[in-house]
Amino acid sequence: MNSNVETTSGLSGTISGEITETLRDAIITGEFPQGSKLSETKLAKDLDISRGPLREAIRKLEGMNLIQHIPQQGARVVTLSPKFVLEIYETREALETKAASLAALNMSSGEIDQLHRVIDAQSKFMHDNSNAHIPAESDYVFHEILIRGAKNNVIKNALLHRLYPLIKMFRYQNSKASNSTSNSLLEHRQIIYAIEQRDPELAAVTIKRHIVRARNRIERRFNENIDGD
Amino acid sequence: MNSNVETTSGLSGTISGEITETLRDAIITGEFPQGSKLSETKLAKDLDISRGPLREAIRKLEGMNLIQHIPQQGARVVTLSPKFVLEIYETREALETKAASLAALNMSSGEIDQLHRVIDAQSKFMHDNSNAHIPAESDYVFHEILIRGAKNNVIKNALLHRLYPLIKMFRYQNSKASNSTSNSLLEHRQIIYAIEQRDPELAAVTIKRHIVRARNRIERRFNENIDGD
DNA sequence: CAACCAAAAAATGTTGACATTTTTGGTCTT
DNA sequence: AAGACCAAAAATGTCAACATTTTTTGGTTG
Repeated sequence: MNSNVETTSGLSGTISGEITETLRDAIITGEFPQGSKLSETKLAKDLDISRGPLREAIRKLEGMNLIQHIPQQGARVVTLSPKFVLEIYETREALETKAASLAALNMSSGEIDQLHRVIDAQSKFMHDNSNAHIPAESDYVFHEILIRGAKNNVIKNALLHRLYPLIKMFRYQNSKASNSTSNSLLEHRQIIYAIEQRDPELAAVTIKRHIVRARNRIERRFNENIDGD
Repeated sequence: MNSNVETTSGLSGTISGEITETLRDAIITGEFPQGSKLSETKLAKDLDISRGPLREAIRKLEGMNLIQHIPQQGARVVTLSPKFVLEIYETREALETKAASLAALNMSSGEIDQLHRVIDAQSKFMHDNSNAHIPAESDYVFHEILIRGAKNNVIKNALLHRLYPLIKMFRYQNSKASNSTSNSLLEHRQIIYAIEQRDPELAAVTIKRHIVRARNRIERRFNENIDGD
């Protein structure tokens, strides 16, 4: 199974944890299609494990919002309907805006340096490739540093464990809907500026605009695919 | 086991679901103390079930943030440290502020009527009892209607499934730290007003102040218990 | 030919036993 | 007496079989 989406998670050590990561990546990449059923018997056979750990993995993935489980009926991969995706981005807007204002207050100078290193790399990449798109992975790294810098574990877990998997899934399976436009680098610079100024309000409005713009691009694309095409 | 905290959940039908609700209520009420270990063998014996469904229930409770599970070490009830509680309220502020502004846009008039009925009942209660405190249950109902009115399932699940259980747990075990002051009724009226005006910004600032005040009361209480006492 | 019912097949839910790891308790050494 | 070490006990992780529910299938009937 393809598993180069994200390997950084502390779920290993047990079969249940390993399987969780395997399935997570398979869902994010679309190897298991949206809405498809995850048959316990079949999966257990394919992965060569018993159903016990598999069921626990499914419960964990349910906690990540990647799977919907209905008693006596089984588990299905979530379906990223337009409505659902827009709801995800509204939630992200609420949480990450708060995270940014907290980051402006709580980030260490070391963490700010990390942010600089990331956008310097992004800048170099775009210059070298004269490419309008920042690599998705690099964009995640930027936002993850910012989220961790807020020093609020509840917000961090909500974003990194329950929302970003869905966002990664959407982006991976809709590569054209990439969040990384040519504006992203500039917007990232503005966010860093606000944090360096230790200005929580500025950080909030800046990142809010960043996320709302991404949401609006996605919404526009959805609408195009309805009337036009 | 005491279980009059909340009985409305669609988890029944399976042993795993029943046990989840039982344990959830036992954790919220403090029957299982914060930080205490939930021994699978002992619990399975006490509840007279096998460890399979119990383990699944523990996974679900982990998804509700009520339990922390460490591989090879077992599950423990979360500890509501002051830092953790304040983080919970910061997260609630972010999510419920967005929920309120969405509710101002999306709530049906029927739902607004429901809000009115709840605060009318609260008003009658306070008048009859000349009591400074709205019952916690009634306060939850108000906020739950508002959250559902936002018509955003991601925010709804984050708040009702992952954050409110923790808030209920904190309030139940710190009854003096009740959120319901004499101001709460007035603040609830202001929130309804903003929603009736279909004014998302006003709804946002109003509920934000409501939640930040609650947070500040809690923070003050924490500080009192450190220096003073 | 479609609708319906019943038996069979398959899937999910549950259980008890086994495997492996962690914790406990006591002994021995320094 | 304190600490290291080892064996026993207990706990968590895993498995395979059993129970119950749902889905499928195939045949009958209107």
